[in-house]
This record gives sequence, structure tokens and C-alpha cells, in this order.
Amino acid sequence: MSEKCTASIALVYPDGHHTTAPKGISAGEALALPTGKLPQGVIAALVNGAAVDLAAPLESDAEIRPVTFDMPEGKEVYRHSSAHIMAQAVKDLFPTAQLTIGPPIEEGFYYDFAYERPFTPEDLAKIESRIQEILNADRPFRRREMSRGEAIHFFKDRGEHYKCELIQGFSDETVSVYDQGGLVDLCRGPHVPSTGCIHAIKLLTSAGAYWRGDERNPMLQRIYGTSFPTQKELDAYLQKLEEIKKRDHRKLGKELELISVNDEIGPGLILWLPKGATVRLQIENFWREQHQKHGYELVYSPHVARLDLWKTSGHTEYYRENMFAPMQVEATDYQLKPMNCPFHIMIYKSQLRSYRDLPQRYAELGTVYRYERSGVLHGLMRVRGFTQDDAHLFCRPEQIESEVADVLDFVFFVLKTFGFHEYQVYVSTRPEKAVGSETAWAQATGGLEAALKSRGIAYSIDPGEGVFYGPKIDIKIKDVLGRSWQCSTVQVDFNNPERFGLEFTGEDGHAHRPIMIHRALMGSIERFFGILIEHYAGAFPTWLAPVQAVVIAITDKQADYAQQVAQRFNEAGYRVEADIRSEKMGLKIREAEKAKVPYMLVAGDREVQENAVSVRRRGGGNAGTMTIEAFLEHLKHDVTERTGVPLAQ
RNA sequence: GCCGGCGUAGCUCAGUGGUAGAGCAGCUGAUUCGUAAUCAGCAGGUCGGUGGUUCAAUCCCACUCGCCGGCUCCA
Repeated sequence: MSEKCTASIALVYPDGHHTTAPKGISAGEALALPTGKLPQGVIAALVNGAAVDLAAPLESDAEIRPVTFDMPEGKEVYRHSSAHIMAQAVKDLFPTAQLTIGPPIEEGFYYDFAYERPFTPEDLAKIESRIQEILNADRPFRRREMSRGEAIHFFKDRGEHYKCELIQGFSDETVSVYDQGGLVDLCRGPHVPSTGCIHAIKLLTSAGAYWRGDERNPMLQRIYGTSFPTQKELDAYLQKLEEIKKRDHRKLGKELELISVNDEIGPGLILWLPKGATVRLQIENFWREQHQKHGYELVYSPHVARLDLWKTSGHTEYYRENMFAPMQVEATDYQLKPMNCPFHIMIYKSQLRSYRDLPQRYAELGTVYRYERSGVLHGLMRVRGFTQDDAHLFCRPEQIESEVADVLDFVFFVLKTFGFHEYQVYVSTRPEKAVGSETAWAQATGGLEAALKSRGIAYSIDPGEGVFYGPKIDIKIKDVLGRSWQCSTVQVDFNNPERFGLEFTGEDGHAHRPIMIHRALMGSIERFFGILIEHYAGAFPTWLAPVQAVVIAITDKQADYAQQVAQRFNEAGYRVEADIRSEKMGLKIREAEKAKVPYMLVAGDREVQENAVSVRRRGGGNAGTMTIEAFLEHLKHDVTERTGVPLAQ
């Protein structure tokens, strides 16, 4: 303890190490204390859990830990500083561009500018080289605080009207700005110590974006970029982007002859080619089989219904912007269905229900049509006509939790079967535009959370993202490239039972109102198929592959044998083709590889002799010679276990 | 819907103010071959559509349809 004990603070490090230091010591100095220097790669500090600049003075006892790029907080700081540097480069080159916001995002950052014209690729190249100069100059980021009024003046003087608008929306009396020697930007921070800490930046694209994400506001010019501590990491990231492009379901869907979209049919409407349809059929068969096992009843419903039905359900009021225009038939308006629920409700209503009948679980692969604005359509992921793997469960209120829990088990079983093992789960609460009382919403949301807890599933809350009729659980899956996709959804609905006057007779002999649960496991077959194509890179596991094996005749002499072999497999229920063209086997193998057929069965004179085939696995693995019956067993195993294949390289 | 980019043969892409080319695929023939491309020949396009400028438009302009990247929205 020094004589001036008032000037000391206690520090605790992540490894439990304790020390004291003079009050006012910077976070960076504090982190350097144990070893005498700041560890490599430290760009900021976490002080009592909050990220701060290395230059930030410590005024009281603190738990302190270093922040590096490989921590989520570190990436945020790093990319945020990168965005500021880009903003400086843009201001240098285009002085009339106004700053708006520039946050870090999952894999990089963006900055939105108000500028008179869009930035061209040539502009981006210029901005990039200007950025390089700023990095080389290694200017420190300096934090400064000013009062709100002062800040408004400051930015007004500089013509930064968007910044003024932002500050006017703040409730704090003081705001912070960062000066990096050439640009002063409104910012909460923290930042890396100096511009030289950023090593590899790449600008990726420019695009229009509305101010504050509202289409009624002016359109700004957004530039996306990313940055990494080393060129090597940046290169690896760019390579990953290439890989994503290669796996794009629109590209593979065309190349592998799975699906097609056609101008003459209309945007967002999908043609399933025979091979795509074959995969879909396997998915649907699996789906039906599992639903029967899980206590669901399969139903079918029409594609149109009287508009009045949709008035009753509330769709015309709450969902109209997503529906196709009604059509008139014999002086009555009919509506193409955007959802299946009203039909399943009517199935429930088709007879009197007792409490003993509940839950009723109706499932349907129901094709719905939704009007999506032309700019949002995207391959199979966002379309105007799609098939939901829909189900509606009608139950007593006290059954919600167990029904939802069962659905969750079912969801995870199905997703695992398709090779998805990482999930993010969200509970979405009451949106602005909603029906039903606050209490009903709270109760239903509680039911969803209780079900998640009963299964030990971690989740986060997505405020205001529920559907108009009730709260929901959304499950996002992560594919092999680490991208998230929303598929499964479980939604509680206490509104439609009300609207349609659904009832069941309780033990007390009185009428009671059931609760309805909407759920989809895969979401839409189209989207799920798109995700599967990308997840497997088009190399489907054997049970899903459109063609499971090709028998390759080496010369014309083995043609009959090859056909007999293929037929033997076809009769056993497998999708096997014979390639008996007068081509060299090298070509046949190449084409089968390109078509991502799981197995190539080579048949030459030797194999004919032994009633065998020489098995080659997709990707080049030679599995040796097997008899026909042995390979049949192998195929059977792949298909019943739904495994067999190695994901594509 | 909004901002920007793009649209040439089945696919991937060259190209020019004077009505178009390549590779692959396709067809025909030859070849009969052991684990990712055998050879030769042939055929294939109203250059997305409509209108305009021009002696002349695939190229320039306008509109329109579609696609791509974003915004917004969602399964």
C-alpha cells in the first residue's frame, strides 16, 4: 500500500491474479502490469464486463480482461473501427457525403452515407486505397466527450445533419466522439488504439439502404466491408465466400437438374424437375411416415376458399399485404390460400369434440401462395408459391406445454436426420399489430417458455416478432458453412379458436374453448430443399439422392449385364441407372461424379465373371469389388439408416 | 415496391453502330477402352420484349419483363 492510499484501486485479472494500481491508470497499462507489457493482439479491455478503450482510465476497483479479435467483443471493436476508417476515406474522397451510421455486423461492417449518387465499383477501389493510406498513417483513435448541445452544434457546423438527428434522439446529456486525426465521428466506442491496428480490410459491395431502415425515408448509399488482423484470415474469408457461391442452390439446382424457374410461368414459382421431385418425394415420404408415428392425422385441403373464410380468420385484416388479390367466381369472392390454418379449423369443426378427443393433430403438406414484393424473391428461399409442412394441434389450455414440448422433440429429430446439429432458438413476443389481450399473450408466451425449459433448450427473446395471432418459437439451423436459416416454427394461437367459435365438451359437460398450435418442422419444402442443396453442396446422402448408383459398363460387351444389375436394384426399390453408352469409363465416371451420384458400380469382364461390381464412392473412394447381393445390403443399410455419404469435399 | 448492376446458342461466356463467335452440352459416324473429359463431322441464336434515334441498332435512348446484390418483409 502506498502512503497515498486514496490513489489506489484494486485490480483482478481473469486468472484470479490480484494487484493494486494507481487510480486513473489506463486499461491498457493495467493489462500490461502482470507481465510488464501488453499482450500481443489486445485491442480493447473488458472492465467489469463492459468493453472500453485501452486508453480509458480506471477510476475504481475493477475486474479487467483483455479483448482480442478472436472474442466476439473484439470482432465488434475491430470492425467498428474499420467502419470509421472507411468513413474517413469516403469523406476524404467525397467531401459532400454525409455520415449516418456504420456498425459492425456478423462478418464485417457497413457504413451508410447520404450521397448524391451510388458508389461504383471504381469508387470502392479508390476508397480501398485511401483506407490503406489511413492504416499506414497509424493515427490514434481519441475519445472525447461533449454535451449534447455542443455536439449538435459541432456536427451542424460540419453539415452532418444525420448525426444531429441521431443526437437529438439521445437521452444522455453527454455524448462521445472519436477523433482519428482526419475524421471526428459520433460514437459510443470503444475503438482500437490506432488506425494501424487494422491490418486487412476489404470492401465488398455497395447497395442502397433506407435511413433507419424505413422505406419512407431517403435512400442512403451503404458500403459493406470486412476486416481481419491478417491478410491470411481475410483471404480465408474471401475463399469461404467463393465456396458459398459454388454451393448456391440456384446454381446447383440448375446444374444438377433439380429445379427450374421460368419467366413465362412467373417469378417466385418453382418447377420441380424429375430429379428434384425425386428428392422431394423422399423427404415427403419420410415426413408422412414420421407424422403417423408421432400421432398426427394427415389431411388435405383446397387451394382457394371464399373470401369470407379469410375475413373470419382475420387474414384480410392482418395479412392482406401478403395475399394475392381475390378472384370473383359466380359473384362470390374467392381467395388463394396464404395459409392452411382455416381449413384445419374447419376440419376440427366438422364434428363435435369432447375433451377426450384432444389433442387433435392435423398435418398437411399444404401449398400456399403469398404475394411477396418482387425485390425480395430469392431462388427457393423466398418464393410466392410454396408447400408448408404444416400442422395444427387443437388442445386444452393445460396441454399446451406438453404439446409444444413434443413438437420440439419432433423438430430436433427431423433436423438431426437431415444433418443439422446446431440451432438457435427464439421466442417471439407480441407485435404492434396483434389480436388478443395482453394477458392471453403473456399466458401463451409463458407456455412456450415452459416447454423450452422442460427440454433444457436455451433460447433468446425476439421482442415484437410474434405473428398477429400469437407468440411463437422460431428455430434457426446452422448449415455446414455456419450460416443460419429459419425453418421450424411453433406458434400458439388463442385467437382463431375464438374467431371460429371452436369448442369442446369438457368433463363438466360444458363447452370450452380449445387452444390451437400452428407448427412447421421444415418450414417450407422449397426453402428447406434450398438449404439442403447448399448444406450438402448438392451431394445428397444416399437415401435422398435422385440417382443412388450408376452401373458403368466398361465396354459394350457388359451392356446387358449392366442393365440386369440396374434392374435388380430397381426391383429392390433403389434408384439405380445403367450407363451403357459407347463411351470410355473415365467419361462415365466423370459425369457420375459431376452429377454427385453416391456410388459408381463399374462392370467389366472380371465383374461379369464373378456376378459382382467394382464399387467406387462419390469423391473418389474405391470400395473394392462386391457381389451384387453384398452391395444391395450396403445400399439397404445406407437408406434405412439415412446415412451414407460422406458430405462433399 | 425502392436503389444499383445485369440479360448474346440448352449451359458458361467473348464481341462490334454495317444483322454474331468459343468451350461444354446435343446430333451423326468412327473408337470398345479398368476408376474425373477418345476422335472427326454436323446442327444450333428474331443478341429478353416493345418503341425510338440513325442510311443502318445486338451495340445508343425510352419504356417493359426477368435475374443478381442490398433495403424492407418473411416459411
